[in-house]
Amino acid sequence: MNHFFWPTPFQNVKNINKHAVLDLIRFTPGGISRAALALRMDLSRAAMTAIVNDLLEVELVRETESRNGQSGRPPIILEINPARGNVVGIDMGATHLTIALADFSARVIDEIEIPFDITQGPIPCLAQVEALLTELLEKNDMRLEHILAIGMGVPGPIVNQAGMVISPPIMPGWDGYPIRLEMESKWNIPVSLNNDAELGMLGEWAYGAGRGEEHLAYIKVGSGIGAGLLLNGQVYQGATGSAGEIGHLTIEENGPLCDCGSNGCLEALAGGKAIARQAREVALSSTRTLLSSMGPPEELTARDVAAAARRGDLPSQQIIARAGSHLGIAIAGMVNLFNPRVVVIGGGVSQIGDLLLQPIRDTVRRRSLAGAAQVVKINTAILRRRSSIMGAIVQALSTALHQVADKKETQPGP
Amino acid sequence: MNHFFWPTPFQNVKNINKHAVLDLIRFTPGGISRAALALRMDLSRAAMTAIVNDLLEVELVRETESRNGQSGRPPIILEINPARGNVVGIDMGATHLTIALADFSARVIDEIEIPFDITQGPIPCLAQVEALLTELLEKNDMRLEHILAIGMGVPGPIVNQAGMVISPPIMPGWDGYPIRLEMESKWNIPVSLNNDAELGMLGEWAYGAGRGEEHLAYIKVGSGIGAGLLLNGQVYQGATGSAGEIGHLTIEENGPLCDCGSNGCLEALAGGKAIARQAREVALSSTRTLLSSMGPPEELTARDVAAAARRGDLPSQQIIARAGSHLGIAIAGMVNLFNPRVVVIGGGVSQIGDLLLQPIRDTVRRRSLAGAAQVVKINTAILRRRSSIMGAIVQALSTALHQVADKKETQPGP
DNA sequence: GCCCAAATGTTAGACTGCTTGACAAATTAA
DNA sequence: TTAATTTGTCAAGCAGTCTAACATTTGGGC
Repeated sequence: MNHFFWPTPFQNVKNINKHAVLDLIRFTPGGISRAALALRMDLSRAAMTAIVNDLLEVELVRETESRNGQSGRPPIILEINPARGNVVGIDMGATHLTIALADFSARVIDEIEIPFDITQGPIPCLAQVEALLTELLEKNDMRLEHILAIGMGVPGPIVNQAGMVISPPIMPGWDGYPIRLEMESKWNIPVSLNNDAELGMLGEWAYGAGRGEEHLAYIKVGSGIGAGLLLNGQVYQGATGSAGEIGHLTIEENGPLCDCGSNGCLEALAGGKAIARQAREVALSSTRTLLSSMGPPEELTARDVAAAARRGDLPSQQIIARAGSHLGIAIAGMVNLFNPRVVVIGGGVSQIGDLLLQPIRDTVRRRSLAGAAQVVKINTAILRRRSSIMGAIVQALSTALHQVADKKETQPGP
Repeated sequence: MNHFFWPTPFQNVKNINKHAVLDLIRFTPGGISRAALALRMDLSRAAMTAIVNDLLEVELVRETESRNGQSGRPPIILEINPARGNVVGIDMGATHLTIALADFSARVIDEIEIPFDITQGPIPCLAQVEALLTELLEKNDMRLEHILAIGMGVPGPIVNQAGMVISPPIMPGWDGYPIRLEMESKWNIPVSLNNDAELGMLGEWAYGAGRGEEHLAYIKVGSGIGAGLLLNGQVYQGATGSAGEIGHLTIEENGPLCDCGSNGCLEALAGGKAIARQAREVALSSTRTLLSSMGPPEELTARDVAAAARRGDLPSQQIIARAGSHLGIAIAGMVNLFNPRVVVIGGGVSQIGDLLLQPIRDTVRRRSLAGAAQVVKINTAILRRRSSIMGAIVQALSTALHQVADKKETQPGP
């Protein structure tokens, strides 16, 4: 059924089973025993003993006791050894910068967030990132040498290994700058760079509303709109890394002009910016709305609209319902194309809650085919604004853990 | 980068490399040498010798000479042994039934096509399939025992291993009928069942306009519209097998009613049926068009519109251009979401050619983001109406070849 | 024609990771 | 206490791959 046509058999990875076991341990909440691992991976218990011994030897994994009601010898539960090392996750948004320090079991030790302006371009922005990283480390009595990997998210598509973004409307001045290479050579730590929606998906997949799913979409509705996709259990980035650009689906052929140059894109109808614009228009043309009493119209934000709507303001509720319905059309299209099991709605605008979610669900149910519509669950992000940063930590840990797991191979020991 | 989170390590396959080599041989036009295989798979030449010996032993592969201008010992080229066996491909369309007999190198030996009506339901339709299969075999002096596998396509989403379709608007009466199981138990031959657009994609991927691509979409534009997807080099079927339903993307929020119950679906605007409907409207309301002189308006088809357009009829050209533009909006959406390298346009309506293709290309270029739009190539199907049947043969061969390759394992020999 | 460089394919021995089958260990049920 | 059950480990053997050496077959330079 699910066969691979162009096989790249074992990539550059030596012992694929060891790494698979490692991932299985780290993504099983509450840990897992050798016997259960053997069953899950379709290997013998003896083989699993050998693999786990390798992981114990490099102290990646630790054993804990357990008392399960079953008859028979109780299993020894294995889990990632949190104290084995630390990683850092960085979430670079359009208007904020978040940076978090985590242990090997992905528990966040400390987190700092500051306002930020990505349009300043790479040099000043990355300097700011470095300053904040230094602050975080000093605050926690750590040095860069203690960090084994860094995961970072940016709000644009990453097109190559060097970590360049291509013509991102939201990131002027960044075009062609080798973000990943620069950071890696500056800090001498492995850096993995991903699109922020991709990381949001990963975060929700690992610890949130899409836990363990194999077909998952995460829609980040902020000032812009983007999606991160997990298909057949793999992160999907497309031929050139720019998959998931749901924000530029055409919803109204002759709709408002979008930043991307096209007309009637979802982003121009339902993004945070679009919601704020509609709020301004309403505030200027009518006084029968709370929006006209929330300060100068030109400073209204999507957050204001949400607040007014929750307080019963009808025009605000209509703006949100319309945005939800437009989002629903795009998501219905995505459901028809991808047939995912779960769609997670995240990003700032998703904090509006049911006022936005209900029209999305209604529209998707009406506008996607039965087979796909019946199975798809549409939920808000459990990790809320922290989806992306958790995804960045997941990526950093993927690098760090597997690098440590390979240690035994590369260093033959005494 | 492209790591798998929930690994099912070696599935039920014993020797994954042998099967990978087999696929590499069969999809490399002109054959491939042991040395090239070793390079491609990142194995040693010694290992490749052993693997190839296994394949030679069961006569799946044969050796041919070669004279390449290179210095050094000339390679022995390996290719599939066509005489090792036969398979059958079946393409069940809404209005036609095609059935083809092929050898192990996918060369078509004979092919029969008859008019057909899928709305009659499973019992009479499958009886017709059986009759046609018998006819094909008798005509070629073969018996069912000589056929090692059958691949079959149906115009609806397949939701489980039993081969059931779910509420397909185009296939009334088939809902819940276990097509694959029925045929397999009746004929006692492995049958693989797929959606016809999926098979079209496979056909074009193997022998057509998407040869060897890893990110490929095939759009079948017939009376209905569907898509088959190859993502990360894997056939993508979604969580429940109903991925690729591009025909029901909403293009005009308040557009014409679609068979699926929604409004303004692509299919209701640009499918063959929709084109015919628009032709009727034009023919009835105006006499300044060739369409009104092509027989009774209620019998006009998309084919008539294409013919009139080619003869310079402006209203017909407008109908086609509008359909192309609507298709373009949907395909642009798909390009934004999937970022494929190639989009292949197939199905009956695609035979219209550049008149349809040009507006598609223009619209996609305008309505998809730069990163994805710059790399995507949009082409018509090279195999034309035979994409799906070739895909069915590809699937049948996947079953047959790999089954023969496992023969050595299961039958220890004398 | 002769020798060498270059590439392909094969062989032998070693190594790695897995399986099987037996067994020890730790618990519950009777 | 004994039996049943489940987990984890050990030893022997096997399968698939690697390395290193070698045979084979061509082209090119002399």
